Amino acid sequence: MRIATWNINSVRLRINRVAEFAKANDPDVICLQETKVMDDLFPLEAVQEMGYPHVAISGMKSYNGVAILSRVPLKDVQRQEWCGKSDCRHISAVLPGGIELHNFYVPAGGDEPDREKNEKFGHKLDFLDEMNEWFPANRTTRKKMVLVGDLNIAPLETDVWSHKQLLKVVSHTPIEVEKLGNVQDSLNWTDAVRHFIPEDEKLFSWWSYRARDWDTSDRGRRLDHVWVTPPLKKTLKGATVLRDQRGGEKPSDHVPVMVDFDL
DNA sequence: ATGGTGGCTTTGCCA
Repeated sequence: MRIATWNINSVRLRINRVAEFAKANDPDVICLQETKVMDDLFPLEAVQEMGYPHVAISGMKSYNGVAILSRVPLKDVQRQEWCGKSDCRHISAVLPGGIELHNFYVPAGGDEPDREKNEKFGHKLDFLDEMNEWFPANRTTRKKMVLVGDLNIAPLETDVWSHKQLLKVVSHTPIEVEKLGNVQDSLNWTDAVRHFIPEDEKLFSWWSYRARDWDTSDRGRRLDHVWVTPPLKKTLKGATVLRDQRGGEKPSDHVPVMVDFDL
C-alpha cells in the first residue's frame, strides 16, 4: 500500500500533473490539500479515469480544500470542523483493514509570529491545540491510523534550509514546533518519513515561488508530513519525497510525499 | 527593511 500526500495548489489547474504523477508512481491513495474548488466543480471524471474510483472531498471556493483519491474503498468519511470554522481543512476515511486516514491542511499562520498582532498565527496555534486535544480524547495509540497533510510546520533543524535564519519565521518558530510536537506525542505518532531519512539530512517538501531559482538556492522547508500510530510502525516499508515535481511547467510549490506500507 | 511569485477572484486575499 502506497499513500501519497500533496499540496496541489489548485486541483483543477494541475489535474494533468496529478494524473502523470499517479501513472508514474502508482500510489493506492492520494491525499490532496489546497484543492481550491467547491465539491460540485471537482474534476471527478478525470480522477476516475486515472484509476481512482473512490473519492472523498471537502472543498470551498478559492481557498483550502482537501481530498482523498483512492483505488481501494473508503468507509466512514468524516469532515471535522476545527476552531469552529467550516473551512475545509480536514477529511478522514477508513481504509480496508480498519486503518483510519486523516488528511489535514493546517493554517499557514500569516507572516508575523505573534498572535497579538496577527490573528492568523493565533488560529494556527489554536488549531494545533485542538488537534492535540481531539486525538487523545477520541482515539487511542492502539488504533491503526495514518495522519498526512500540509501541516505548515517544519519541526526539525534539518527540515529548513537554515535553522538559525528561520527561528522567527512562521513555520519554524519554537512555539509552533512545540505545539506540533505535543500533537505528535499525544498518540505516540511516528514520523514515517524521518523513519527512513536520517534526521541529520536536510529534507524539504516546499520551495517558495518567489525564489529566482528554487533549485539552486534550495531554500526549502519540510511542511508536508506522514505520521502513523504504533500498530502501523512495523508495516512501514519506505518513504519518498519527489523533489523533481517542483520543476517543469506550472509546478505546485509543494511536492508529493509518499510512504509505503506492507500491510 | 523589503520584495520577490502564483492562484483565484477581484482589483485584494491568501499562501
